[in-house]
Amino acid sequence: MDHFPHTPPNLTKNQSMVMKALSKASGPLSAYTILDQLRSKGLRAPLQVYRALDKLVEYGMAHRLESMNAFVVCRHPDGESESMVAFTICESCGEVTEISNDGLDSQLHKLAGSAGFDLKKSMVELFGQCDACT
Amino acid sequence: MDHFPHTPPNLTKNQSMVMKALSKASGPLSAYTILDQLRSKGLRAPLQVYRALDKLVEYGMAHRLESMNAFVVCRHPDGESESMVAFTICESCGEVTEISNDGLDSQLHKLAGSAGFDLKKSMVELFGQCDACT
DNA sequence: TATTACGTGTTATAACATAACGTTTTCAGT
DNA sequence: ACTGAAAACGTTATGTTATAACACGTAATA
Repeated sequence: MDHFPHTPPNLTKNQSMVMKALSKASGPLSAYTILDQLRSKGLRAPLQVYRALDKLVEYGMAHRLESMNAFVVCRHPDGESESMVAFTICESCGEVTEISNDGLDSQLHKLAGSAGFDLKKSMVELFGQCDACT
Repeated sequence: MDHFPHTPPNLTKNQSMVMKALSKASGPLSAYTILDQLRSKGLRAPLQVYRALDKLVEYGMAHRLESMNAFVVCRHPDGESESMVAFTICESCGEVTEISNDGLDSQLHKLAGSAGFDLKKSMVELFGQCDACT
């Protein structure tokens, strides 16, 4: 249970398959899209995918994009803030990028703290236009 | 279409009913919960609720909590940053509060901008323990 | 080897959201 | 008032996302 990001435990068969599907993808995938891609490899039910995704997210190897009901591999560099997860989502081309920023992390903690809130995990999703689309 | 927050247009019947349901609620409501509450008032289909919610969100009178698939009335004070919407969500008691903070807003713009991203709208949902639950 | 923990496979169902269609209402421009 | 365009409405059907419940398998361990 004490897995650090990017130091994955030995993944099970289903977890590996889902991880591979996510890694090969150029963007976020829904659970059902992953399922469709892996039917040929023997997966049959949504739960097989959701259970694998739960673990991958728990291990910090994948993230869930709440605004899209979709999942992406974790691409944030080693050593960066773990509690902080932010994404930019381009409304033109759909590109999603992951951002880590300790300054933002600490500002969120400060902001929450000043409201008496003990912040455990933050979710930041930013919508607009990516560089290429501007 | 140029409605400012808290200067609502005349709401239609369905919009008013949904707005009232949201306002009376102590916390976030799902579209289907709203529907159940308003069946006695004549609503029959999810779409009637979703369409009203879409408008209320467009008018800035309600917000969608992406992580919960639920909706809350907008409670942020007049005059505060419009693009910035943040929520704290207590994982113990479920309490949800809305936060506005121009400093955070500008930091998000700066962060996005430094990645070449033209930020239009940000979504921030903070998980942890509220004051009362700590 | 029995126990415990975890992962798996399957069926069924719950929960969230929109497509498509036709009708009604609203309201600005004549 | 009349009319045409835009918006809202009502309804049925369907699509999409997620979990409950239960039985079985497997691997580590004490």
